[in-house]
Amino acid sequence: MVYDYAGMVALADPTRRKVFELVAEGPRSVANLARILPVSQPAISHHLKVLREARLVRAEPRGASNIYHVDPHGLGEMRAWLDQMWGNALDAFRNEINKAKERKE
Amino acid sequence: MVYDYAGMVALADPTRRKVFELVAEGPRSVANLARILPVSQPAISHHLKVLREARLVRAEPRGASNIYHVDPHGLGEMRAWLDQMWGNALDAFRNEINKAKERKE
DNA sequence: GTTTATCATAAGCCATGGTTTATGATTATG
DNA sequence: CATAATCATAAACCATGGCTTATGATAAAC
Repeated sequence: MVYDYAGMVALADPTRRKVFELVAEGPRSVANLARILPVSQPAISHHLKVLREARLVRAEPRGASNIYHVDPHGLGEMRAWLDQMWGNALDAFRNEINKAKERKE
Repeated sequence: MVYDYAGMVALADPTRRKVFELVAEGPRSVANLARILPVSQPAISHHLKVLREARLVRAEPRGASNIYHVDPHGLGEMRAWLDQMWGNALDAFRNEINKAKERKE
């Protein structure tokens, strides 16, 4: 699996996570996000850039505005990694149980 | 949903993520992790503390050693959040498509 | 054409946090 | 009992990165 963890890094910051969650609810412009959140417009733009590079959102120019949408790609990659970890965790449990059994036998 | 995002913050750091991935493969002691990874033992201990507080791992004392195991709890919380975001993303797409249709009608 | 709105980038500031060294506590070993 | 091994915590250092202000570029509005 090729996962560069960009999604995790992107979503670790509270403000950036909030930006993402808002965009995930529905398409929003930069100005709209800047009005809602208690940070400057450049801060929003920077966060969106990080989210864009992590393929968590994508931009769609509309006149002078830039409308941001969710990009399923980034979420999908994260989910794949998470599922693999989940599988490993279950395997680890199985091994522990087996070892415990062997010790008893 | 009550999710404090501790898991995301914990897994955003590369070394800490590596620690977690190693523990996810199977139980390991602090000393063992310190031997494998290119950081000091206190660094490992600190990372494990963060992972512990995020309920991603749990410790089990065994003599002078401390064996760390995966804790499914943290991964489960992350997955729940991820699934909700995934749902929102799909809903957003549906809404966009519907709006596009309405504009055409 | 002038003004207003939207947005991205750059520069600089500063807090957060990841790291190391130092240390003490606990447990195994001899 | 003495030594060695394992681990957690504290203090201090410093790079990373999130934020603001400043600025320019593009597009809408008047």
